[in-house]
Amino acid sequence: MYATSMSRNAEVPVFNQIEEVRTKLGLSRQELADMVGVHYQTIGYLERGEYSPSLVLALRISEAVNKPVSELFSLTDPKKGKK
Amino acid sequence: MYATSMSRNAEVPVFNQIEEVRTKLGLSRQELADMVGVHYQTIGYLERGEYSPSLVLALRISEAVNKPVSELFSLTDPKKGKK
DNA sequence: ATGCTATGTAGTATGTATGCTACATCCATG
DNA sequence: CATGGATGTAGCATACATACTACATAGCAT
Repeated sequence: MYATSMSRNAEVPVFNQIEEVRTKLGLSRQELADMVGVHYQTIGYLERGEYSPSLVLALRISEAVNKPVSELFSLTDPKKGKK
Repeated sequence: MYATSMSRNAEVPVFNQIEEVRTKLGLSRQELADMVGVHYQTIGYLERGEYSPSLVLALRISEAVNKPVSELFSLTDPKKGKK
């Protein structure tokens, strides 16, 4: 069964691995932000899960850190459903 | 060199294969829309490239049609840069 | 011709992703 | 102790993704 109407996201969390990947690469938020062309606070908001990015931004981040989108973002908690 | 400030997307096109994949699956827009929980017009807008989806919606579509995000969406025209 | 389905176009309304500024904290290292 | 870098919190402004309604058109079946 699906939602009959999506009242615009945000109640739908998107889990991401941005912080893990970023720190593994030794990048600051400012540096990653510069690479993808957004404000450094935006990276912070994403890492804290305060909102989920546009697809464009997700693709750019994916490109910047050289990881597929599916490894960076998912609709299910990657820490739980390790299955 | 990177953009010093991204004035919010939309001038950044995102190419997608939604229509191709959807019709190949024999789905109407309405059916795909129901599967991912959005309005059927939203699918139309995406297919016509009138705007690019949120990451959440992209992930849901990807899940619905069982194709990785990278096969459905890209920042570069998949018809041109076949390289 | 009538009806139905799929699609396109147009317009309005709303939430939210993003930009940006400012200030606070923490931790290095001079 | 200062200074600077990285991060967190807070607030405001704006653009865009999405919802929704309505109408038009085209194709296909009856």
